[in-house]
Amino acid sequence: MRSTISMVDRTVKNPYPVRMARPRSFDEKQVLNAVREQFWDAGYAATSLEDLMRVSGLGKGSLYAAFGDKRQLFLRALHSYTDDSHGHLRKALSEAPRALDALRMLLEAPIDDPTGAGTRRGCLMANSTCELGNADPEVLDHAHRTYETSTALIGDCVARAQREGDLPAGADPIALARALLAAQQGLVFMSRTGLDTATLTATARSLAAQLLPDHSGD
Amino acid sequence: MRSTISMVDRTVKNPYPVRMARPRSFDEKQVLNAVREQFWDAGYAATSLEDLMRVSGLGKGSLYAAFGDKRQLFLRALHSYTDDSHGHLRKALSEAPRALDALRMLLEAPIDDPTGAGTRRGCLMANSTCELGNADPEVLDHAHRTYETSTALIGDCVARAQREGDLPAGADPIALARALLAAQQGLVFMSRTGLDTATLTATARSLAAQLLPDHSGD
DNA sequence: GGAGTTCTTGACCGTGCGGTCCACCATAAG
DNA sequence: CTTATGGTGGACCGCACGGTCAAGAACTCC
Repeated sequence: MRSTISMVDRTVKNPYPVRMARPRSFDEKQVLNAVREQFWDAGYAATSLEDLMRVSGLGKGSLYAAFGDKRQLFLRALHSYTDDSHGHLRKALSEAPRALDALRMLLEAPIDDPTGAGTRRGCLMANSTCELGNADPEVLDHAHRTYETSTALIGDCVARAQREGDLPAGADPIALARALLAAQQGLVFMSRTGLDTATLTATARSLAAQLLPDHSGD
Repeated sequence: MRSTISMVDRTVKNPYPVRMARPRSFDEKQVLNAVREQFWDAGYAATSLEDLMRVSGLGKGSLYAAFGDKRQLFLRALHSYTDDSHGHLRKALSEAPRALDALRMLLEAPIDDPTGAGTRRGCLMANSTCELGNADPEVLDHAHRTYETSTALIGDCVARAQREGDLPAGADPIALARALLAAQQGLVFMSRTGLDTATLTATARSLAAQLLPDHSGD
């Protein structure tokens, strides 16, 4: 029942790839990216395992062995999405020469066409919340924490803009951050309905102008 | 092959309920309401025919005979939703003593708990767009037209507020309407993530204050 | 090379789905 | 009452889905 001869100490000497054997023929990150795109395009329910196999190039067995069932795979993809989003957000907010510019970009950037498809398919996190929020508490909870993190990041940037004299110093940074986030989500959503880019851009500028009034002259 | 004796002229004399026979045992409107609630709670894909039978109290045959397949039933429910929404919007915007109050309510009202559940389940039109927008052009198109109508209604109200001296006269009513609609959608969406009501209300007030500055003193 | 282990492939399974159909019912007209 | 007609309910169907499994391939270590 206990140690059947060998297969024992190996975990001690080389715990991670216990014995190695056949290596994986795929890159987990790439698979996760492909799967994420698929979920993003079609949503959770409308994505079948066959779709996931197609876009990942893996068989069912490999997918299940590596990620568990469909839901877990989806959650992994969702987490990778929010992680990346926060990475980009952090970068954009910190690298901008002036914090105010970064905040304005927050509203206008989603309109631009980075990959050609633009924001026509919206935000994966938002889509997932809409589709699964009522049914899957874990998705809802993740959404909640994600938006809290975003709020904090934006709040920091607002505070910086205040220190740089570009925004009124009196306002609560977090409150403004929430307003900006709501405005951005609203814009991304309206883009989903097929509103033309010009109108969308104009609306973004209008919101930016009213939520982020130029204060540099003070 | 042609006229088998009777069954002929009846359509001429009484074309609508041709022969009447057994009348329907359900009210189409009530069924549509029940079905709409179900789709609203669970989304399109996550709602099974069994769910629809349960909430409507009808058998499959009756549902299919009356509404066609699941998708058509959904579209009917969606249209009834947007029709009602526009009705409420029209009423709220026209009945308010001052247009500015109505516009503020636009942002703050969704937070209040009208039915107890509040906006935790969001807006059916928005949810549907997120879930089906990429796959069903008809849903997308309906979303587009719906938001255009909403924009027009809100734009009218903005114009009225301008005439009443509560908003700066120079601004484009439609542009402000779009900004307000985006802000509202963003708020409703953030409410879906489980943000507490107090924070939500504060954000709504903050947005209202910045997008609808008090101009009555001018 | 042999042994051991993991990864891969794809056939297979049970289930629950959307959708169809038909026997039965309730009603209106004659 | 009889007859025609549309409504009703549920049995039934085929299918595609998510998920399992076993046999073989690929690799490391000895």
